[in-house]
Amino acid sequence: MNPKEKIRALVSNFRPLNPEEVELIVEKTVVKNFKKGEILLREGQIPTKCYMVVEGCVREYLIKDGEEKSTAFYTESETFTPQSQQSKPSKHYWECIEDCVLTVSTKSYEEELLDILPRLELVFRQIAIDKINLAKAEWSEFISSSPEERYLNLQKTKPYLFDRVPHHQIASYLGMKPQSLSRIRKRISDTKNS
Amino acid sequence: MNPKEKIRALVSNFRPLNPEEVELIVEKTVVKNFKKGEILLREGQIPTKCYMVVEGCVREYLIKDGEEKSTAFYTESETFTPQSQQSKPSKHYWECIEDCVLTVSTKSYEEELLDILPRLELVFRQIAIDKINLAKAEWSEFISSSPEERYLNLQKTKPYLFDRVPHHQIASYLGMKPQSLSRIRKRISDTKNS
DNA sequence: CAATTCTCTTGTCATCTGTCAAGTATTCTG
DNA sequence: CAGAATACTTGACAGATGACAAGAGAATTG
Repeated sequence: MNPKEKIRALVSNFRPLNPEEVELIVEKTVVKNFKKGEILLREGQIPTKCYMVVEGCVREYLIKDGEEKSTAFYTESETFTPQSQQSKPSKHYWECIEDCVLTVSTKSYEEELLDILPRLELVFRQIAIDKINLAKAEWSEFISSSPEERYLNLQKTKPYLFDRVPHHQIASYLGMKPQSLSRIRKRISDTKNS
Repeated sequence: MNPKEKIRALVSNFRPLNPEEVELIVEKTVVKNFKKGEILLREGQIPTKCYMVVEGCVREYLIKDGEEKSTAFYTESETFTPQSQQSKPSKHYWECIEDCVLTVSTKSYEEELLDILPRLELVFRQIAIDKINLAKAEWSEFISSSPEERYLNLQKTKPYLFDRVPHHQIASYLGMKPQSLSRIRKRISDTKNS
């Protein structure tokens, strides 16, 4: 499956669009390749672009007390956009942790599309709402779980991350140190094999 | 300040609306009073209404392992809406933990308003985006903090909650037991006074 | 392909949180 | 206003995580 086909498949999931509309978007979509290690956005920079992952994995993190704290991992079909509409400097970094194929979109490109397809407003709103709900569900899960439960939950919901992301980055995403993640994994595998 | 005036002040904050549009919304807004202890939504029920707090405090919580886990507290000017657009049963409860004055809105009311004021779509999208960003910022904060730091942060950002909400509910919101919250508070006040 | 860097694991010890339990203070209700 | 229910604090102990350190293993790079 080449990038265009992948994008078509992803855009088709956006609810109330018909095939012609999907095709229009696919044609106008800008796709770019990025190497592992490339930084799409740094702390303090003003973000202007929106991305969707066609292939690869992007990590979002911030630096606190001199340490990198991962706050999100974006993989195939996930979108990530500037935190604020008001051009505020970013608090976090976006880093490709694999070779990536991403769609890239700007504010003006977005407005251009909206002019042609006003119904996209609905789609964008739906994406926003879905993101809220996802964030909310994850938040509830996180708050009400112990570190070990959080590990088990992530392994259940996104098992592929453990093969693709260095464990110390996953550890900070789970709110713990790499050593703790290592011990939890050992504890669980010990329990299984006894 | 009576409820109508409060609503006018709150709606005026919605960016690209002019005074006439604000007035139209204020007039059409339905306001209701709720007693402390009233449950607006229970787990398993299908949520149909959106609310905005004019006065009072609403707690959102879910039950996990037989315990109530608070996931949000909504106070003056904050909105809360169904998790999903697809009429799924709710996973959480909404409970008035003070006597409340709330604006109540339904899907059909929302559509009616959108017919009259199509530009509201923009406002709704902006609210959704703001909510995402807020949730994201809180998430980053939560992930990268220890329980004690989370307590200090909440006291800095929403100090009023500690006077209005039972501490054991705040404790579960911070991902800890009431005893731990109590100890943290003692530890900090001991340090201050030494 | 060898050396360097990065990553993961393991050990020890101090500290913090969870659990169980009891006692005090506060609020609610008849 | 008195009794009951709820909320908060404190103590002791077990278990888990954080900090520090060292070593094994894997990946990267020149």
